[in-house]
Amino acid sequence: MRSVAIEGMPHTDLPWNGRAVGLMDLDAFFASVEQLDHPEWRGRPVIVGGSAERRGVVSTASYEARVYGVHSAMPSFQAQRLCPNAIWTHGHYARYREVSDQVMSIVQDETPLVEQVSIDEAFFDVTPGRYSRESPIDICRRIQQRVSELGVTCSIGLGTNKTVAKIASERQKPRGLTVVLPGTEAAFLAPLPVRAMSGIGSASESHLADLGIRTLGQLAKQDPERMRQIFGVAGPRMVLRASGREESQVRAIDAPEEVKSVSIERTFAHDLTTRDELDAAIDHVSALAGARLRKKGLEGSQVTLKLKFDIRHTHTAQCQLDAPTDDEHVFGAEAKRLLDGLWREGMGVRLVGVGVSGFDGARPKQLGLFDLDSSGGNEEPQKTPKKPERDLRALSVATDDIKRRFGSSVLSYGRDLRFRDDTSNTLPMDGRE
DNA sequence: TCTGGGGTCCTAGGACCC
DNA sequence: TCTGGGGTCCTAGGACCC
Repeated sequence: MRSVAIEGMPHTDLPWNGRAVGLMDLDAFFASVEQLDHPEWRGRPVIVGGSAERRGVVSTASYEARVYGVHSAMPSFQAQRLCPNAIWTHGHYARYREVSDQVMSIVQDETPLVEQVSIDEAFFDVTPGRYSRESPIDICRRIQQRVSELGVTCSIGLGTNKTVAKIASERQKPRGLTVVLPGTEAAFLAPLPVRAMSGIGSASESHLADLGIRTLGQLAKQDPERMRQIFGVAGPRMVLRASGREESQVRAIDAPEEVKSVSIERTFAHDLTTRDELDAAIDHVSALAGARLRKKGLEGSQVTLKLKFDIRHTHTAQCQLDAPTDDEHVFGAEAKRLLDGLWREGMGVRLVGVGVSGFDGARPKQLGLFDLDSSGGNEEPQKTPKKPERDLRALSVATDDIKRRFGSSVLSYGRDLRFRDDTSNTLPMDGRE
């Protein structure tokens, strides 16, 4: 384990008058789990991501692959060129979830106030005296030690607020512990590029550059009101966070966040050009979206169709349904109607997405197998689906069950076959590169 | 061979109502 | 005679996150 790097004053003892917040980030997480599960892959470049032939991108590159310049979000064909000997995998999300849960239990065990922000990241509160009298640094070290016993490693940033902790965690990966002592936040942040702060992406970065603002120190000196005029509500917050004086709380997620939309989108290996192909693609993604809605017990009353014509140009169209539904036969038909407004014969389409939203008031409900009653019994009166739709929904539910029991590739609707979904890259990126 | 997928939040413009 | 203005809802697009 590495030694602790302390930013700011020398480490005498703990002057944490206010708060101590940590951010734990698992190192090259997906790739590390693959190396854990495949001992023969350890020490070798491993890339988790979509295949080059399918216009995929890199989700996570192991540190051995990063040496070659491979990083997450890089197009796979480019990664392949940089590192032709890499071991590729499309990833095993359920397994990553499992390891992540074990890691989060460790953090939770070390301090009760934990805010998980993604599968591989969590904030935690280690303010001395709040839950324990122990030194925050000792707690962080122990978290790192215990996580490493699972076979993966993490980096931790420790500071007086979330922004500082998050940026500190990225200073020394992998296996780093970076501490920013109270009172040194502004000095720590000042020389860093604005892009180092989450919330500032490439668009804001170049907008800020146009204003002559390149570092967090420069950003911290801006007039909040002027920034509000330029960047809207995000403006003043940006200035506050860059100054190191942000006071956002670590908050335990006791109730899972309410889901606001469910969507499925797919990029195709070759652009789709005919109405037939597009209808089939919409049927395909709609069926996947329907299955996910039923799994989550959600019914929505808004449908969104999304088409990407090329890498820069995405268009969406939305419409309102008569009643909330989780049945792809209903919302898929609407999505196909929306196609008329977005697409004309001859236009090439690289991505098709269908989303359902508008769940307000529709509480998740438990569904029995072959349960035909879509009202849940406690909703305001809604239209009873016409008989053919009801039968089709029953078919969808039966299909869900067969897929659950025999694997998702055994069944698909007729012309769906050409869109077999076994190699899509559906994993999140490993941070920003 | 030429850049994913699943989300959230914000904004701007138009429709509509009073 | 001419032409208001605020509030709200809906839609489309974009930025950003991991």
